[in-house]
Amino acid sequence: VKAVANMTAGNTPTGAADANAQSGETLLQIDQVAIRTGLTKRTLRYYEEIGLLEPPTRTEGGYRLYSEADIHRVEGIKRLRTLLGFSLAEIRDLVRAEEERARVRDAWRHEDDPSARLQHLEEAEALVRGQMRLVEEKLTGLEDLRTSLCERLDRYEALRAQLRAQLDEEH
Amino acid sequence: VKAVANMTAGNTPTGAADANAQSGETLLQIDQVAIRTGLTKRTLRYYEEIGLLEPPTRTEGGYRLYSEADIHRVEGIKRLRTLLGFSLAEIRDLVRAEEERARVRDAWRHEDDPSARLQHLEEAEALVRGQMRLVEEKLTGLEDLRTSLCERLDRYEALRAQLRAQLDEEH
DNA sequence: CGTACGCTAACGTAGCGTCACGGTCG
DNA sequence: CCGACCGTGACGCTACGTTAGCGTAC
Repeated sequence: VKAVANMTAGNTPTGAADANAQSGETLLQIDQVAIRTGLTKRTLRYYEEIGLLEPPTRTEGGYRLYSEADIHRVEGIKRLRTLLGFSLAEIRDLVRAEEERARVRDAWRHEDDPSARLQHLEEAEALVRGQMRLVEEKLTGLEDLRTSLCERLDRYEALRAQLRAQLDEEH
Repeated sequence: VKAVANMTAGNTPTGAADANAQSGETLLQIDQVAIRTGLTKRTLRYYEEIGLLEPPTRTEGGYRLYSEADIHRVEGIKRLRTLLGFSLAEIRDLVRAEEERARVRDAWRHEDDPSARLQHLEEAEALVRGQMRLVEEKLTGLEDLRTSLCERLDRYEALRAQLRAQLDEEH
C-alpha cells in the first residue's frame, strides 16, 4: 500500500547494473503499477516472462520495483494492444526494433555520416507510416460506427416523441 | 471458387425451415465468405459452434451456404471484436439481447401499449449509449496516438532537411 | 479420375485468470 | 506474530491455428 522510495533502510533495491540505484526516483511495487496502468499483476509478470518488459530492479526480499520509465513502457504496450490490437509477438518485435534503432542512432550521433543517417531515418519513417495506416484504418471504422449509432439514437428520439404524443392524446 | 446460385441442378440447398429456399438470392460458400469478411474459415465454423452465428443452410452434400444476411451479421460481429475489443461472450449476449428485443418489438408493433413501448425504447437507448461511450473512448485514444505519430513524422522531416543540407554542403 | 474445396475431430498455441503454497514487510 | 502484500509454479480457459482423414463438386 506504499510507494517505496529508493534507499530506505531494510528495503534497499539490489541489482548489479542498476542505473536507478542512486537516483532519487520513487519506485513502485507491482500492485501500484497494476492499478496505474489498468493491467493486472499477472499480466505484468507475464509480459516480463515473455521478454516484453525487461526485468525491473528487486528488493532484497525479491519484490519487483518499477521505475517511471518501466511504467511508461507498460503504458505504451497497453496502447498498442488495446487500441491497435497488436499481438504480443508483434509488439515485442516493434519494441525490440525501436530499441535497436535507438542504440544505433546513439552510436551514430557521435559519428558523422549524413547519408547513412538519412537512410536510417527513412527506415524509421516507414515504420511510423505503417503504424499511421493502421491507426487511420481503425479511426475511420470507429467514426463510421459512431455515425451509425448517432443515427439510431436520433431515430429513437423521434419514436419517443411520437409515443409521448400518443400518451398525451390518450390522457 | 464459385458463387453458388440457389436451385441449380445438383446443388440444391437443403433444410426444413429455410426462409431463403425460394428467393433468388445468391448464396456463398464458406471460402468466399471468409475472403469477403477477412475472417478465416475456421473462425466462421467456430462462431457457429459457440452459437454466435445461426447455422446457415447446407447443400445436399453438407456444404455451408451463407446468405447476404448471414454475411452482414458476420461483419457486425467482426466490427464489435476488432474495433471495440468485445469478447465473444459479450458479443453473444449483445446479439441475443438485440434479437429478443427485435422479436418483442415485432410482437408489440401490432398491439397498442405506448407506455410499455416507451419503456422498452429507453432500455434500447441505454444500451446504444453504452456502446457510444466505448466508441468515444477508443476514438480519443486513437486520435491522441495519431497526433503523437504526426509529431514524430514532422520531426523526422525536419531532420531529413537538415541532413540533406549537410550532404549538399559536403558536395 | 483427379484436384480443389468442403466436412468433422482433435490437438496445439497465445494471453492471460486462478488457485496453491510459501516468503516478506511493517 | 499477524495480516497484507509479494514470489513462483501449475493448471484452466478462450479464441482461434493447424493437421489429419475423409467426403463432395466439376
